Amino acid sequence: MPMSRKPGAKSSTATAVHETLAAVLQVRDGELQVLLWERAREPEAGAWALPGGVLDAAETLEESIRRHLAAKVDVRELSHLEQLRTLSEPDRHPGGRVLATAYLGLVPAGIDPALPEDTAWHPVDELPRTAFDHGAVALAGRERLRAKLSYTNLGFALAPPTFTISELRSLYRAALGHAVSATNLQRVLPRRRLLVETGERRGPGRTGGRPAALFRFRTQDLEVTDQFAVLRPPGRAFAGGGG
Amino acid sequence: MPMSRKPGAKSSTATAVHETLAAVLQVRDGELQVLLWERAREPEAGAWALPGGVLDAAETLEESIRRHLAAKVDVRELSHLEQLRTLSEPDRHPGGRVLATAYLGLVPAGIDPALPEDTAWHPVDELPRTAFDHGAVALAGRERLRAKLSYTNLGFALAPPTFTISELRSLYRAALGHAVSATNLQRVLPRRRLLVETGERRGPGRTGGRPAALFRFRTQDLEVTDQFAVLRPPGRAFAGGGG
DNA sequence: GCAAAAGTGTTGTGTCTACACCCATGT
DNA sequence: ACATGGGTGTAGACACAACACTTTTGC
Repeated sequence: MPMSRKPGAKSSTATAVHETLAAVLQVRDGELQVLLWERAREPEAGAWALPGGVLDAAETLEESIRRHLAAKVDVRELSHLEQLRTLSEPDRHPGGRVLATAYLGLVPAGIDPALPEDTAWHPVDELPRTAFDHGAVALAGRERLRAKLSYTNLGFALAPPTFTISELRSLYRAALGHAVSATNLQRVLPRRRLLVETGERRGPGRTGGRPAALFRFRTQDLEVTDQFAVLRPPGRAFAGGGG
Repeated sequence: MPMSRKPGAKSSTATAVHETLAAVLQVRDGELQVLLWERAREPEAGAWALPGGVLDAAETLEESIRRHLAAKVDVRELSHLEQLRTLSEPDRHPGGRVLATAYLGLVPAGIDPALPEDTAWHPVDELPRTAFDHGAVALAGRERLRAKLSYTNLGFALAPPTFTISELRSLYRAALGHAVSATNLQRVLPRRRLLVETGERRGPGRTGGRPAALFRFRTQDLEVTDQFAVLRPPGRAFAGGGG
C-alpha cells in the first residue's frame, strides 16, 4: 500500500501533478455553449482551454475545481457539478505528466456572469482550436448532459427558477441538438413529477398570444426519473409501457 | 496551468500518491460477489480491501489496474472494465494522502480463477469489514452494474459464451437483487437484439423437462440499447411507448 | 375579425407485464 | 400417465408521438 513516499524520491512511481478541469455548459442564444479561456503562453498558445488548475494538498477534487472556477465565474451560479472521468494518458500534456480529473458544470440559462478578458463562451458544436485533450472533455460533458436530461431531472440545472414550457423546450432543444415537441414536453414532464405549476402566468408579447403558465422544477436535487421499464422488480404499479 | 513543477518542490501542491482500485464482480452461487483480499499489516490489518496499487510513471490508469489485478486473477478473464470515479478525500488513507481511481471489473459466470491465499470472493450484500472506503466502492460498482444492465447490453459481461434463458435469468436476478421473469426476458432481450439463438439446445436433467434453447449475446462490445423514449428526436420509427 | 401563441382532445402505435396454456422430455 | 421445466398466445395497461382543434391574448 502506498503511503510513506518521500516527495521527490526518484522512482518509477514518480510524482505526477494532478489537476482538475471543468466543462462548464450553459444554453446561451439558443445554443449549448462551453466556457473556455485562451492560452497566452506555450504550450498551446492561442488555443482555448477548459478552466481548472492544480490540486492542492488539503482539498478534495471537487473543492479544487470549485476554487479554480471561482477565478472565471461566480461559483454560486453553478447549478450542478459532477465528476466525468480522470484522464491519464502519460503524454497528454507536454513537459511532464499531468493527471486530470474532469468535471461537468452547469449554469442556468439567463445568467450572464462577468468574465475575465481571456475567457469566453463558445458553442460546443463549433469549438475553436482546443488545447490538449480539452475538446474531447467538452464533448464528453455534452454527452453526459444529453443522457441525463433523458432519464433524470437534470433539466433543473439548465433552467431559470421559473419558465414557460416554450422556454424550457428551447433549452432542451439546444442541449439535445434536436427538435423537441412542446406538446409532449408539457405532458411528459408533469406526469413524471419533474415540473410543478407555479400558478403564475406570463403576459404575451406585443404580437399577442395566450398568456403562458409558469412552471418550476419540483426539486433542485438530482433524481432518476426514468426507471427503465425492463428488468424492474415484478408486481409494481406503472408496470405498463416502458418509461 | 500545471507543468514545469519540480518534483519534490516544497509547496502546498505536494506530491500525492495515486493508486488504482477495482471492484471486480462476478455472479457466484446465485449471488453477486466481489473480489477482496485480507490485509495482514497495518493500517487496517484484518480488514478486507479491493485489489489495486500504485500508479506507475509511464502507464495509464487502466493499464495500472490491469497490472495490479494480474496479481489476483487472470486478467484475460475480465469481460469488462470501466472507470467509476476518483476518490480524493484528503484523509481517506491514514499516513498520507492517496488519490484513488476506482474501476468496475466484471468476470463471466462459470469461471473460477485460481486465487492467492489472502484473496476471496464475498457477497456484495454481506461485505465483511472493509478497509478505507473500499466498501463504498464495491457498492458503487454494484449500482453502476445494475443501471447498465437495464439500458445497455452489459449482461454479456456476466454471462458465459452460451446459456439458456433460465441461466441468464438467474444471473440477472443475482445482479439486480430482485426477481426477473424468464418469460419477459425471453421476449425483451431478443427484441432489443441483445440475444441471438445459437440453434443448439441443452438436454434436460434427470428429472425431465423440455430441452432449453441456447443463446449468446450478439456482441461483446458495450452498446446502449434503451434510447430513452422521451426526448428522442421526432419522426423516428419506434416512436411508440418508451423503450 | 385576424394573427399569434399556448394549451387540450384524441387517436394510434409500440412496449412491457401477467397469466394461462401448450410443448418436449425423463421416469 | 405424470412430473418437470421450457416456451408461446394473448389480453390488458400504460407511455408516448402526432396532429387537429380550442383558448386567450394583441392589433
